Amino acid sequence: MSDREDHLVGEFPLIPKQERAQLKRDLLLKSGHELFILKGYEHTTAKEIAAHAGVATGTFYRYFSDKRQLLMSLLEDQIEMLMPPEPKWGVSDPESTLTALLEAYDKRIKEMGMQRVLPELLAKDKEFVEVLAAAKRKIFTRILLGLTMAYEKGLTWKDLDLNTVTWSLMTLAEHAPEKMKLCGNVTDYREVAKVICRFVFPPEVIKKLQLDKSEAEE
Amino acid sequence: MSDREDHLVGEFPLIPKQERAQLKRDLLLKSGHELFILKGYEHTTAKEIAAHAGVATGTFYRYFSDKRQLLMSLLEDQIEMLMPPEPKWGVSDPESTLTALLEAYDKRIKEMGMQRVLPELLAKDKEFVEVLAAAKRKIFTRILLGLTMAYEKGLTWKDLDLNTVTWSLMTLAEHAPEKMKLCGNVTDYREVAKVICRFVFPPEVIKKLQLDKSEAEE
Amino acid sequence: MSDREDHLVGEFPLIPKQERAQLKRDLLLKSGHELFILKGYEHTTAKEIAAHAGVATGTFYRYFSDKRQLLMSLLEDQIEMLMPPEPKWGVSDPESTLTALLEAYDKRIKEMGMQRVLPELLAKDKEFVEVLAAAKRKIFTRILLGLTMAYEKGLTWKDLDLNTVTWSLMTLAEHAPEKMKLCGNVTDYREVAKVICRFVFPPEVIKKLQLDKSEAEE
Amino acid sequence: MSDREDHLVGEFPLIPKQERAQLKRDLLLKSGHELFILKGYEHTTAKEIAAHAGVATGTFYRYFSDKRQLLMSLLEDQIEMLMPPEPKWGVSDPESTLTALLEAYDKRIKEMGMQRVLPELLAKDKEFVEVLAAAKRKIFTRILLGLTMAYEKGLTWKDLDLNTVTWSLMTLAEHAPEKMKLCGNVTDYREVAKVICRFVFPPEVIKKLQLDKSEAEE
DNA sequence: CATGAATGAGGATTCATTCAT
DNA sequence: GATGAATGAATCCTCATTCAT
Repeated sequence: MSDREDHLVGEFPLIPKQERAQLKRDLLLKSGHELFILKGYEHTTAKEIAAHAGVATGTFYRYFSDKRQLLMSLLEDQIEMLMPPEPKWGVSDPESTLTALLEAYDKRIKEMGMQRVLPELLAKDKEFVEVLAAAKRKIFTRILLGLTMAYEKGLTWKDLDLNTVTWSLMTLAEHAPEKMKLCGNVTDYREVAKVICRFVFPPEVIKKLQLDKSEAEE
Repeated sequence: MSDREDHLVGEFPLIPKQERAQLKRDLLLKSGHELFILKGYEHTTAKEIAAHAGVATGTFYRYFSDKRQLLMSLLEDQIEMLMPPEPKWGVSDPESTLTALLEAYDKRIKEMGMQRVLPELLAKDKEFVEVLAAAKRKIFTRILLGLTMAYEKGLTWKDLDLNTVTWSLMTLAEHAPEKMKLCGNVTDYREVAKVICRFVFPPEVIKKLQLDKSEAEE
Repeated sequence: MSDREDHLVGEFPLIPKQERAQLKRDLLLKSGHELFILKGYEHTTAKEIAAHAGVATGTFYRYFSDKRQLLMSLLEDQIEMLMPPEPKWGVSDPESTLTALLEAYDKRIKEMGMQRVLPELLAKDKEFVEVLAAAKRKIFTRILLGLTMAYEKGLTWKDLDLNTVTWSLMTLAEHAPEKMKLCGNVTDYREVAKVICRFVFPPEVIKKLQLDKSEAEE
Repeated sequence: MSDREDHLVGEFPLIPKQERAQLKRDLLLKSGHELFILKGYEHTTAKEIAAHAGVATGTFYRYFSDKRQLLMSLLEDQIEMLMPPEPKWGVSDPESTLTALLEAYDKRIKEMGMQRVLPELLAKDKEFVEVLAAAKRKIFTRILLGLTMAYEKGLTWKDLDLNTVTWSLMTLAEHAPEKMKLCGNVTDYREVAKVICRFVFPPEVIKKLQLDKSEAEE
């Protein structure tokens, strides 16, 4: 439809062209997202994504060069969210902080559900694997930095390798949502947070931090 | 073929029929295994598996009804091995015990490589998910039992939920091999074992157990 | 495409979408029809039908779920035509009437050629058999009704079972075209009509009906 | 197993070699026959035929060059039986004679069931079609000869074409078993025989022949 | 001769992607 | 830009036939 036509019809061009296109693109991303989660990447067809977004098959290919690119775009938007957030140490009660962080992380994961699609791709798409690894490394670095600072303040265990601590923290955070499949249906983030705190801080530090916090609250 | 002929030819090349069939089946399993790891489950075709095993496409279907069944057969063989082994607590230095267990587990994982294929299936194959979950639950129960006994002996933290501890232990064991992607190329199992010990035993218990062990060795 | 463009290009080559689709569907039906006759149903592949219709294999599956459905569509169109037409009795010279009917029936059969495909299916497709049987029963009832009326007017043999007469009539009509394979290359419908008349009407009735007709024509 | 071995075992070679082979061949023919009827020619596999006959797949090909040849052999054995038998005219009550013949024919047909397989082949196997046509022509000639003799004795209609009469007779005989699908579940051969008699003999001849017979019986 | 495992061409069907309208 | 019909390569799977034992 040309601009001229728009004017002839007499309607104010409510939505700028670009914006409408963006809208359609987003719709496709959303559809791809939902269907990938529902049926897996391989088992979702471009036609389905388009239909679910309410556009024609061909339109899909105007916005994405192929199915893989849609996935990659999804990831670019969301990969940051897939990463465990960076906790702030030594600020207040670390167990509560971690609990909140884990909950927030889990919520985002559920919103995206992308982790169900990822494994399918890990097996074959080298580029994808690298993108993911890079993102993870980024978070890793941030968390490690935080821990190092805590270490320098004498807050953490002296005799644990911080790399390993960081990795363990991330791993438990990442997989916490799966926990309920094994241990009943409630994922109690506080308990996971407590576990994590045991290998981050020695008992006396935890006590001290909790005391600090209580005092601060008074 | 008469008996006489048999003797002339000798019995060397005569592999019993059943054995040869088993051999071929194993060959196909091996090919499937390798290709699943190399290219992912979805991206491996029955034809490829057959070709890789040096047999015709049709032969594949003599031994397996389809690709999925081959995978299931692979799993039946290997699912136990995929599970983290059960550690013995309170027997000797727990860090060393755990380290050894983690190493053994990793070795098995690497031998199989199946864990690269598994996640892909978790996303869509309900039956598979259930099989795997059942196996995990089995291990979970065993580990939990061990921890409960340790708890009763006063060895573990009093204020941690044992379910969560068990799950954390399993999760770190299961994912330890991936650690190297993040923290350089060496997965130091001793460090992971130390981390695990921090959330299983309070510091004084660890010290005591290590002392016991040293004394025993003297 | 704007209206202006439409006018420049002219409307001649614009076949409405639906119509073109119908056209293609018809083309496929026609191809299926021809190939089924030429090579038999089992020996015709979907790919061949598509190629013969000048479209790609996939296009076949846009219009038909499979080969069987194409056949069923063919039959829905043609099954009525496959049935022997219903003769009118006691109106004029029955031999001439029958002759004309047989000729017309044969012509339709030849146009369709479907009867060469049908027997192949009778052997295995239960649903198909039922569809066909229902259609036949419909015709059977109509013919039987006509004969019963003729019977009540005293036109037919008193001592023949009308069911059997009806069935014989239908059978000869249906198979008349095959006659030439046995008795030379000309199927003389008048002779078949005469044979049929012998078991429908007693000789004196035939004479009377022919007389009536001659008088009417004078 | 060699003959020598047979002797060693001490059993009298009960069945001569050739005979045993013939037995196996017959078994295969029988299996093919049954399965073709049950599932159709195309849908019966060589493996199934062999299994049903209790022999190995390969054995099938020792006795028959291929599936088609087994069918041809079946036909050679049975094609004569598929043909309507030749009635004897003017000997006794023709209706009774025909009834008996039709019954006998139907029984044989049912024993063989081959007519359910034939149509599938008519569509594609030229040689098969010719074999069948030749057999039909043979029967046709025999029946025609009988009718011609009856004609010369003044027994038949003067004004009917004997070719057509012969063909009609064969057609009704051949399809009589299908009659029940249309007209209830009983195929009354006597009624079909009566219909046939009407177009073979004029009423006065029938009466006369029946009289002759009654007298002969007295 | 018998066996039945092995073969691989061939048929049915799907789906990522293109392109005429 | 939008459409969705068309494409055809690629997959799954079957089965007639061969051949080593």
